[in-house]
Amino acid sequence: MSDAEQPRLRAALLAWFDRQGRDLPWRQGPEGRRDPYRAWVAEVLLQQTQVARGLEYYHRFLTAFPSVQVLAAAPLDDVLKAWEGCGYYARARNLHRAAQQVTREGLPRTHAEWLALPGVGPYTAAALSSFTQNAPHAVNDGNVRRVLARLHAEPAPTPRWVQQQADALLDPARPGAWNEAVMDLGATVCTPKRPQCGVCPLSDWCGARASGQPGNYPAPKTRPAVQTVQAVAVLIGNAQRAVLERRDGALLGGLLGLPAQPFDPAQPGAPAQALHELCARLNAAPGPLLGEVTHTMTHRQVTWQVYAATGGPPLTDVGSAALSRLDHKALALAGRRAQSLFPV
DNA sequence: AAGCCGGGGAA
DNA sequence: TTCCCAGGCTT
Repeated sequence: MSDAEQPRLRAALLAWFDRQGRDLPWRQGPEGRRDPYRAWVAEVLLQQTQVARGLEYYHRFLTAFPSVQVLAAAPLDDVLKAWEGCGYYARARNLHRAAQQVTREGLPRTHAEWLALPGVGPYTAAALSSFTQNAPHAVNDGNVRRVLARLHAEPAPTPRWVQQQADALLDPARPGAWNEAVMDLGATVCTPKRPQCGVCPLSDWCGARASGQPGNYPAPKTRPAVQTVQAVAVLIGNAQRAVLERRDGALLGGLLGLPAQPFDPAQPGAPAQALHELCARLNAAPGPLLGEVTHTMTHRQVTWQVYAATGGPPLTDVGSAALSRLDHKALALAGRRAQSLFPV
């Protein structure tokens, strides 16, 4: 759009936002002066997580950790338990570590100070500095990317392009409200499929709408194929108390889970050998096959053959441990009759 | 720049 | 099924 149109476009979106914007619990308080801790928790929870789901965890998390001091003093296991089921658990680990940093150095006062915290990247730093201090930093998230790609009929927006467009369009008079307005528009009107152009305050300026195929912008991202992974896991104990191990590394790192050992499905006898190696490591005795569980994540599909076993390390209370969905599925096999290898 | 990291909702 | 979600970190 022309520069002369920019004030009208901004006014149209902000008027829509003031009337139709979402009423969300982390938006309490004066515009641009939100409570930093609550806004921070919300932004981290909402990274790659839909608002409807973030709401549930926001209440759960703030009940458990009402202040940054309480969060910093809590054991990491308690933080992960509150995060259980929400995914991307590095967010919880980073938030906990950042809370301890904040109790020493104080809450961030600038965009750069937010950016210095672990788990706070370009999006979150722009969001928090604009929401808590009305700092003129434009957010760049999935909603912003889609809204701007459509406004300019750009089928393949690069991150750099999106940021430049967002910076140029940001309303310097109300940075926090502007950022929320663009995201609300993307989440409720300018949706990925079947955008509701009939009620969009920006439709007069929208190149994608003018094209007649607004849903074509931006083009879908190409995603890597889902990798399949197979492993044997052992269930020692029952659904209430079982042998659990701490997972390390990137995948589900920090969570507890059943001892497991991957194997190559192309190799004959690999499952039996994996079970043998796993039990030898645990000093446990293998029992019957309890069943098979499959769990699909964004980038991989994991299948476990779950065996009962006896012996091994001490049992852990399952209820107070943070586990992945996969481990909960495997634990649900406890108490069931061993599955026959030769079903009738 | 490209991979990796969870789990679930919408169409 | 496919695509996406108030992204960040690592390589």
